[in-house]
Amino acid sequence: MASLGELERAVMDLLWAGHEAATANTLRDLLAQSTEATGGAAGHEGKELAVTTVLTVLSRLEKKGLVERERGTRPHRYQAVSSREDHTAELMHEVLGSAPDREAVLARFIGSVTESEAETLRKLLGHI
Amino acid sequence: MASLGELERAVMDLLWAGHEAATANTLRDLLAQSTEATGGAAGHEGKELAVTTVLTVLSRLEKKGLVERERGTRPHRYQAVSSREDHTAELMHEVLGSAPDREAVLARFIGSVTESEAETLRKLLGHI
DNA sequence: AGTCAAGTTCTACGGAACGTAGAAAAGTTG
DNA sequence: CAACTTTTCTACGTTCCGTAGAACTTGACT
Repeated sequence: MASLGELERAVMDLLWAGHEAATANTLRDLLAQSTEATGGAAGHEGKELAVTTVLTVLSRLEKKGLVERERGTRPHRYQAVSSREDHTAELMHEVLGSAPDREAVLARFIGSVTESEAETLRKLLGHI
Repeated sequence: MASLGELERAVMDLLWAGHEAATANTLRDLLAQSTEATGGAAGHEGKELAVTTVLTVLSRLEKKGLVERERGTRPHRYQAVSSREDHTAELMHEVLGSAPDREAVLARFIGSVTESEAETLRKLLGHI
C-alpha cells in the first residue's frame, strides 16, 4: 500500500513543500497553492479541481498514514507525516527489503550512482 | 508502471529463479514449478491456476517489459529480461530518481541499513 | 490426411485503487 | 436566522490485476 496516484502525489508535493516550516495547511491554502502559477514544473496543475476532490484525496492519504489531520481546529489542518526525504528513503527500504539477496541488490544500486553521490555515501558510511 | 500484483510477482519469482541458468521456460515448466512443493516459502502457491491465467499474466509482464518471449520456437519460451537483483536495484533508482534532494534521501537511507550491509557498501564504494 | 492434445489469442468479468465530484450535513460568522 | 465555508457520504468512470472460458493454431500420432 505504498504507491500513490498522480493527484495524490501532487497533493503530497504541496504538503511536503511546507513540511519543514511546521506549517499545517488548511484546505484553502492547498487549493490556493495548487492554482498558483508556481513557475509550473509540477504537471498536475492547471486544472481547477473541485474542493471535494482534494478533500477526498486528503482523506485517502490520511488513511494511508501519509497525512495527519488536526481535527481540533475548525478549518482542519493537514500536514505530511514525514518529510519527502524520509518517505522516499523508507520506500527505498521497502523495495530493498523484499529482495532475498540484499547485498547483491546494493551492489548494483551503487554501480549506477553519480560520483558526487558516491562521495556523499562514503562520508556517511564513515560516520557509522 | 512498475508495480506488480501478487500473482505477477509470483510468476516473476519463478522466472527469476531460472534467470542465471539462461533457462528460458515454457509455460509447462512454469506450471510444474508453481505446483511443485518447493518447501513453500512462496505464498501464492497451493492453488491450481488455469493455464490461461498464467498466460495472461505472462503477456502482461511482457507488455511491461519485464518478460521476453521467444515466439520462434513452438512452445514459446519465456524469460525474465533482467535478474531480480538488477530489477530491484532499478526500482530503487526509480524511487530515488523522483526526489528533488537525492543526497538527503541517501543520507536517510544509509541511516537505516544493517552494519553488515554498511560494510558491503564501504567495500563497493572503495572500488570506484 | 484426420484427429487429438497442447499452446496461444481474444474476450470478459469482478474487485480494488484512484480521479473526480455532487448532495447534504455541520459548523462559522454577521 | 441567513449566507457562506468546511467536512462527510456516496458514487460513477477508468485502469489494473486475478481469473478464466471459448475458440483458433499447430505439432504429433495413427
